[in-house]
Amino acid sequence: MIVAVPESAAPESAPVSRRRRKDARPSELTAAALELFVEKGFAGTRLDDVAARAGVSKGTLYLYFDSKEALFKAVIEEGIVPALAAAEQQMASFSGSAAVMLRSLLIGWWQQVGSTRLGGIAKLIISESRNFPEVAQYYHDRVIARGRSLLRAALKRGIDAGEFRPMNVESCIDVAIAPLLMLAIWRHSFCYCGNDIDPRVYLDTHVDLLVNGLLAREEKE
Amino acid sequence: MIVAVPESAAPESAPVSRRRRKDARPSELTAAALELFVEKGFAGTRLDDVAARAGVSKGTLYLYFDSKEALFKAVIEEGIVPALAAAEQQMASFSGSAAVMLRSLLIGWWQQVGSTRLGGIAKLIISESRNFPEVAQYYHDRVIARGRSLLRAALKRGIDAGEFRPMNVESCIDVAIAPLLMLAIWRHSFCYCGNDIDPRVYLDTHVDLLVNGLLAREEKE
Amino acid sequence: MIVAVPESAAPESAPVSRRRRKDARPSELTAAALELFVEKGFAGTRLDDVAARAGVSKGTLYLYFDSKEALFKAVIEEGIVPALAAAEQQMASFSGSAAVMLRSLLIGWWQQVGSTRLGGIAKLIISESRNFPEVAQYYHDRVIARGRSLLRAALKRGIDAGEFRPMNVESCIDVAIAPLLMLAIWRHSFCYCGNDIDPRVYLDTHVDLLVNGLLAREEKE
Amino acid sequence: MIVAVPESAAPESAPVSRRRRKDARPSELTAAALELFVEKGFAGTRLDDVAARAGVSKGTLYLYFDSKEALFKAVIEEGIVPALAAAEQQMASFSGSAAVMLRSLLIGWWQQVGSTRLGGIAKLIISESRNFPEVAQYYHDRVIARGRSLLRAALKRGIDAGEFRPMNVESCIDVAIAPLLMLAIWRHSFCYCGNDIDPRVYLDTHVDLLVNGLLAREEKE
DNA sequence: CATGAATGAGGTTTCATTCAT
DNA sequence: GATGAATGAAACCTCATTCAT
Repeated sequence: MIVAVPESAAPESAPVSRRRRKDARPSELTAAALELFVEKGFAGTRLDDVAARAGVSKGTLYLYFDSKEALFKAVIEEGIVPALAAAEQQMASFSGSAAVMLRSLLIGWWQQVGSTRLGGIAKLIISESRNFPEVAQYYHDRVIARGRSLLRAALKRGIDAGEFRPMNVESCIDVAIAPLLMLAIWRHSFCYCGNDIDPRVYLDTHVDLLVNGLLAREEKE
Repeated sequence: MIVAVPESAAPESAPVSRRRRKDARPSELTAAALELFVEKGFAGTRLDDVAARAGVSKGTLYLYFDSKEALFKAVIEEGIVPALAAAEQQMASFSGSAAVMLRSLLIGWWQQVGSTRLGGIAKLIISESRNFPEVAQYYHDRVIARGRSLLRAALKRGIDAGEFRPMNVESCIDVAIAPLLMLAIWRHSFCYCGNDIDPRVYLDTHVDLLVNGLLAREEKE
Repeated sequence: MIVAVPESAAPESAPVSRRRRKDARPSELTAAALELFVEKGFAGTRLDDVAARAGVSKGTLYLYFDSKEALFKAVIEEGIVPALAAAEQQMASFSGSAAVMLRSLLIGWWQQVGSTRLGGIAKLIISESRNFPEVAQYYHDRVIARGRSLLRAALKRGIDAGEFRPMNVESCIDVAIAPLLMLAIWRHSFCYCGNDIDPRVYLDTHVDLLVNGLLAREEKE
Repeated sequence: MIVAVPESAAPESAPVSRRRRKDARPSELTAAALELFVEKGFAGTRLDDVAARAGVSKGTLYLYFDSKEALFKAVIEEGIVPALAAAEQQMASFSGSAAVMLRSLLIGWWQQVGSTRLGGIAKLIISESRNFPEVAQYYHDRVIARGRSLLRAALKRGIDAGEFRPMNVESCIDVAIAPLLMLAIWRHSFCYCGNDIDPRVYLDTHVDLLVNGLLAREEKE
């Protein structure tokens, strides 16, 4: 298949192959739904609008999803899979110092997940976590925990090698991840009020501070 | 995790004076509304439930607030004022090294804002920022910007004194704040799925990493 | 008592005798209610507004009237009594030709009823006649029928005296009354859109046409 | 009194084609609404009842009208158009004496407008004129003013030809129209209390009086 | 498959009515 | 007597869901 992620309902200038449309439908619908869920939240999103944005009729949604809630879960599911794939891919990148590895993990997450439309998933799940705890749990276990493993490996390697100071690793993971999540969230919240953040500078600063904060140094000599 | 907030509306043990009730009502209502807005979001919260939680009838809400939206804005307003007061109070704490000051600012914010029910405000505003951009803007300008000023002063002082490395101050501020906001958000999202975080440890790690990441040291020799 | 109809709630500059206020209350309330019922209709009028216009609290209304409907009926009742009194007074004016008598009846009704705030009663009852058929019936029997008797007497006298052509008297009555009612109604409806009518000219024309239409004349020769 | 109007919405004897229903719906709804608005007034009418009378559910109303007020305006609009058409049609009927013309205008209005369900529109607009002044203005300008032109032409022709006495034409128009409007109103108000009027007799008397009132005659010779 | 008219439960909002002060 | 805070039934309106076409 040529186009893997056919974004944003092209108004169908050519009578695209029926077959292709049919296959692509569900992800066209979830794509439209994702945007609106991220923007307005689950309860605040009307299926009318989802359908309109996807360029289909309201009834069509029910051909593919049993209910609004099912659509929501499909949106999450579809947002999680690529995030996992990205994580798998990063497992390989074990080379160089722990600091380099840490940097590549953090930057990599941003490039492959946070900065894409998957970033919105984070905001969405956080916003709806108490309405859909099982979804939040699922996301936590599948995505966040996976990311934590990667970071844990890097941190442990650094500490074991004496490159990093000995520290509470689990807590370091939390603190290392927080600015990434926050950046993703920010770009779907305050950014729309004109309070922009340049991700590159932000990430550089984050990695710089983090690595420097972790490095072991001969304090006194 | 420590929940310091003494939860609302005792079911009227004594028939309190009508007058006293009248005065107390608005904040009883906003308190009830805040909890539900944070939990379920604006659109997902039913005024029936707000009224029930506050121990009044649905109609009573409309004696004090013109509409659901007005209630929402009152909730935010009432959540912002104490946050500002806390910020003002911290302005005084200028003593000791920049590192000590930084620590006291971060820990102070957590104790006086993040850990209280005001922490929920952050999650709420982020979740609803695109439905109520002007509210998000307002919160950003009043609360976040205020916090940034405090951090900016501390960082500049440290850099000027040679205590901290020269750095991109604005970006450092972002990165220093992010874990705090994230902690507040976390406590109103993933925490409810059993993914607990111990704020004390988390904050210690954050401050430790941050300060160490900032400190200037004779790199070579 | 000096003031028989204390119109329009004076804002109580002097601490008026409690006694007087108490006596006058009900008619202050009905006066306020009348204005609003005429303007907005029964269902469209809020008791809040009635109370506000009368300068009392909402609860006070219920000291004097059992319900909104009771207030409505009191308004009508209070509007009918003076109309009846006016009719009684006109019974005496039997002097001169039937034409003169007819004129004085029509003009007199306008001056004593139609042009006063009682004119609004007509519009009100017509508007609400199907919501309150018994009220409409009551008004019809007490007021309209009374007016019809007066006209009937005049017409019959004119016909008997050979002054007027023989005609279907009942139908003449209807046709003679209609422009009066319509004038009263007009002044509470289209007049507020700027479509004014000068009652004097209108009435002159009406009487002129009516009398001329009725007069018997030697058609031929 | 003769009710000529074939009352609405047969309860769906055959499952009419969806398409056909869609086209017919708006006027089915406005027809149902007109009856109820005329009977109970705007504020006194519940949309539930309108829907029930039209044989649809409450929500269906909102597929065709944005709000209760929009429905009201559509009812008026739909009631005005045929009235205008009737007026246009009468423009042609210029033949015979001014008296004949006058009679045909008055009787014609009654037959084509006043006696149909459009007659209710008059009562409705008068009742609601102060709640919807712009609607009243619109009706006045479009319908009443149009009728006035027709009458004006007839009266002027009669006066110019010496058939009618010289008179204040505008005022004559008012007085000539009033009994017609009043008849329409009456049939939607006091008629329901059993106070019937026979339109034929009433109109005959009105025209008779009016024409006789207008005719010029050699008074003295 | 796709549509969109129709539904009706449920939400927000209003307001007549009550009652403690 | 007078008040106005409180109530809750009922109004307007929305929108997820269904189903005939």
